[in-house]
Amino acid sequence: MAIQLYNTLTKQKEPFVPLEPGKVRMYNCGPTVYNFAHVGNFRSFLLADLLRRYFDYRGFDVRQVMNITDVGHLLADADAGVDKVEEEARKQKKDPYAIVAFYLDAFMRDVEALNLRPAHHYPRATEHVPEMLALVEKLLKGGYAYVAKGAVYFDVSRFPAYGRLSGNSLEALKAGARIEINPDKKQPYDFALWKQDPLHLMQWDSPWGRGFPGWHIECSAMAMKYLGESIDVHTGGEDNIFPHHECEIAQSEAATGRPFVKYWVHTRHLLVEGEKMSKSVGNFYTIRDLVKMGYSGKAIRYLLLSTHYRQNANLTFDGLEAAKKTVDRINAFAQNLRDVSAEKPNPELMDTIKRARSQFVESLDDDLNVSAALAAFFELMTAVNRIEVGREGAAATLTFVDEVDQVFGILESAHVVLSDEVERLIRAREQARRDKDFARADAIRDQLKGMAIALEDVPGGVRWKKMSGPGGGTVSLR
RNA sequence: GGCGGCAUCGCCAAGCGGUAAGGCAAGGGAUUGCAAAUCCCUCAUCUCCGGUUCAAAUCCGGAUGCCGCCUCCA
Repeated sequence: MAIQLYNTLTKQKEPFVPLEPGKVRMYNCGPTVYNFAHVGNFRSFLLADLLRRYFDYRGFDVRQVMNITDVGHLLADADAGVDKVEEEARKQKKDPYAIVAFYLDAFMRDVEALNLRPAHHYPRATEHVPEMLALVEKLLKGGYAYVAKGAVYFDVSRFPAYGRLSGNSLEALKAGARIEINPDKKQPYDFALWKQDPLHLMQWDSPWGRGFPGWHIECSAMAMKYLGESIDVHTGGEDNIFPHHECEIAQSEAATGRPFVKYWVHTRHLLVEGEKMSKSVGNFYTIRDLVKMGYSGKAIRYLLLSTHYRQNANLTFDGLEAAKKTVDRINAFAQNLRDVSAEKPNPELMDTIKRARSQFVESLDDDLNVSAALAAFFELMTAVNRIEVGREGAAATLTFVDEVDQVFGILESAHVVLSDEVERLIRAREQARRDKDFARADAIRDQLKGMAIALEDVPGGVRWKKMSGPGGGTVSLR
């Protein structure tokens, strides 16, 4: 049974057949580093990560590239265009490259906080201008683009398949046009490959004068440089379908004469408390905002991942609370298994695990049906908790737990060191319990709870857990 | 105006023609010095109105509500 993915290009689920057997070449539309990426951005990056992890899990040799847009884009094709990076740079009176460096660093920290597997390359637009220029020249040579007043435009009329990805036709685009008239263009929907604007701070030399690249060209140039002329999977948010990805296809295929992307995978948008996220509504959150409020990266990750990627997701604080508890529960489950030492045969357990595993894989194979996959895992958890597992059974279960975590990435590290203070308190409470001084024992337990350490009395000792939060972990002590 | 998507328990969320998975929350019970963790039990007929079918949350038509794209947005 092969993996099935919904392909925006064909508007249906298709079996995933890579261009080269056993290998996956994947390109993800990454962040524009003129500001902090917000949770909505990360929903898209999380889908990319989920795909990456699942391909890894299923044994593919994956090559993943995520671009870093550090050039910014034009406001419009009009000369009054404002580059976002530059706007922010002017505001902060800093060098645009310093702004970019700052937010790129912030992005990489968020990537780490959310436990994303690092892509193999994070190419930056500013470092690939020569590749973009080469691509533009190729398009000009092929008659797919034209020069007008120092700018280069892609001639959409030369690429009949334009509109196939987004479901637009040129006629429909004309009919519903909200396009500003630019007299330099042959057609209003022709798009810029190279632009000029003396006001821009970031400029490069080109055969058509000093200027800067159009928005779409960077992805084509970088995808082809790192992954080749045809790639397997290209991801992005649904808002990128048109015009960005539509234009990427046109540029790339016009230049190479080959299909650019086999599977286009798009994430639907994330709402916050049922509303579109926006700064004016005040429901605009970055990852660090949520972490500051006490939600761990794993909890945020779980919540964002638990809604199917082609469904509008809703980020709520109720949801974050629930996610936090669920992640804690899964971690506790794993930890309890690590503690098992008794010898006890569990003849039926192996079968149960086997069934859970096949349901897990079958669900994810079906266009990443995360909810169904998780349901299989939760049912296994209950089944295991119901019986007394021995060492062997625990080990087999942990192997599966580890597989689940390879895909979901929500397990905390098993190694957390207690402070001397906490260890002292735990011992003091144990003594109080032995002395039947329960008032004192309970007081210490409350005190530890305030320090995010939860205690569980188990036969023969006490077990402690770090409650989830920034850097939370789960460990036990007997 | 053009194109597209969604509507399932208090909250989150599967299901894609054969009689409603799972998580969180809630209630009852077991266990516990008390807790916690864990286990057992309880907890929806799928926005509305028509239609197709032996059979519909699932297909068709309509209504209502919400969301996205139409050249800076994941």
